[in-house]
Amino acid sequence: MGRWEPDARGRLARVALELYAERGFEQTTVEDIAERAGVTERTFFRHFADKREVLFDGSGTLEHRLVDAIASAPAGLPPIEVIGRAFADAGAMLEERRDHARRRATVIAANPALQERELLKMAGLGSAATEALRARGVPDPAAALAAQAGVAVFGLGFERWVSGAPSTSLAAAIEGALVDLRAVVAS
Amino acid sequence: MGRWEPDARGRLARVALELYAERGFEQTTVEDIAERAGVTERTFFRHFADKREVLFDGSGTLEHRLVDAIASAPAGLPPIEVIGRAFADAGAMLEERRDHARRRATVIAANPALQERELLKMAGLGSAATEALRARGVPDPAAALAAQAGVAVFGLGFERWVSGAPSTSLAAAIEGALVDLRAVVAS
DNA sequence: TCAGGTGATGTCAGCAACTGTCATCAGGAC
DNA sequence: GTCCTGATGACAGTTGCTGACATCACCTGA
Repeated sequence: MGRWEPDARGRLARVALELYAERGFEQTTVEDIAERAGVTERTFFRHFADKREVLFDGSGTLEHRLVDAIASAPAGLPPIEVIGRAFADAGAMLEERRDHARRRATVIAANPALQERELLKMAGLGSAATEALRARGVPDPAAALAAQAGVAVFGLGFERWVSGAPSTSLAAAIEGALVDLRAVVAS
Repeated sequence: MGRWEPDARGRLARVALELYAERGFEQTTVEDIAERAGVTERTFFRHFADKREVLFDGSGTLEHRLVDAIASAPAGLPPIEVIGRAFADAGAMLEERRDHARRRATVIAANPALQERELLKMAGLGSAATEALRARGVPDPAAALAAQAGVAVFGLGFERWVSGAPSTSLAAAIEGALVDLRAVVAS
């Protein structure tokens, strides 16, 4: 243990979501967050690059899991299938935290600056997926297009999952969204 | 005419792209831009919401044209076809300014903060397209998925257009990208 | 056991993005 | 000619974010 309460980072992330939900993102200053978390503003910026990033701490883990799932998918599977399964698998990370995911999504939906960051993270997910597909030998532009289709399908699946009945799984919602995409693009 | 040089807005936009290209986005202050354009910093912020927005002045027009193209597409055309044609049509706006588009794309590619904004604009294009499709009677989730497919296809087409031979048209590149997407999703 | 290294934090000064407010001034309407 | 309007200037203030240096609990090795 350090000389202060442990897990300053975790506290900052929790407090930030709390305050963004209470007063809104713009009405919350970094000083507010730091104060409630019991640290200084400077410490906030040591843990998070900026005021938005504090809501996206788990995105690295998600990306890692996505890439792993793509790499370990059965050989010979069509790229779009690989992508569908990989996003469904990575999404399993969120299954147990549906409530947290919903609160977070609500905060993000309320602010364009946060939507920007989310879009950037999703694009990052897409780039990582593209690379992982290329590593499997999938040529361009199939790799990039399949990855982007995966991002879109993940987004739709996530929306349905957080706003739907608690019983349905995110994985199932993603697979369902892929079916819908096939229908639309094929027509 | 006002009491100052006319078209302060246009001058600011041109100068900003110039400086972002010369020194980079972060190394350019709003004061730099305002000074070279012959106005004050305050005037910059009267014309553009923030330092990034100055690069996205035409996005409203593009969105408008896209929506019009969707609304006026032949009845009975499958949504994905409507979208493909509409994005190709809207893209025609850029055809004559390929060089400008390339310079702009280079600047954006060099800075994550600008990429964020571009992603937000693209997402806005997607939302507008979704709405326009719904207005034609296309149900969900087909409307949203077709629109997002359009955004992806536009992005790939644009990339190929700016980096390819000057002879190929953006519209053709977009149509080509849609063909590729079909192949990937159908497999 | 203690000297020094290490990592996380505090403190403080400072820049630049952005906003609110009020003053200024050319041109058009009446 | 007076009033109104729209665009701009001037200026003060808040906040996000960074750099530089100090502090201090803990660990490590002699």
